[in-house]
Amino acid sequence: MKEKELRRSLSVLPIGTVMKLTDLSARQIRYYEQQGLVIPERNEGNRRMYSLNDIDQLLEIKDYLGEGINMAGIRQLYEQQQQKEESAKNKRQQQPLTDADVRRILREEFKAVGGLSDGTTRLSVRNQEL
DNA sequence: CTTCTAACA
DNA sequence: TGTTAGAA
Repeated sequence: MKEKELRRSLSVLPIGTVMKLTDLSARQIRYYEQQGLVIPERNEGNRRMYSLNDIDQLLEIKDYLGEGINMAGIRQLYEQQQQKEESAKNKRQQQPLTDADVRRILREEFKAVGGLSDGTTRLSVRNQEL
């Protein structure tokens, strides 16, 4: 299924369409770009052209922001995500995660999210409960 | 008409 | 983040 990924990577959507699809303002979309997240291609007229992957990316960012994570935090989660994708290529086949593994990973995620929050939002589950 | 950049009563 | 001006 390489064709599918190719289509999702084609940058063919102008910012106006992205605004409707993501329910984000042009200001926000451009600002997130300045922050180093979702850098769209530019057409001949210097206009931003987004791909379907960019749309997903923006929606993901929107979710994180809704959970009280700031852009600096998203950048870090993003870098961690990219590093995990690389390491995943090496560790071809992995053993299924044990119950203890899941709880350990979950604890790390909450610790990271809690530390990156801006303070206006609080997690409903305390780290100790994990 | 749509989008871009830069700036702020 | 919103909004606005001036240019493309």
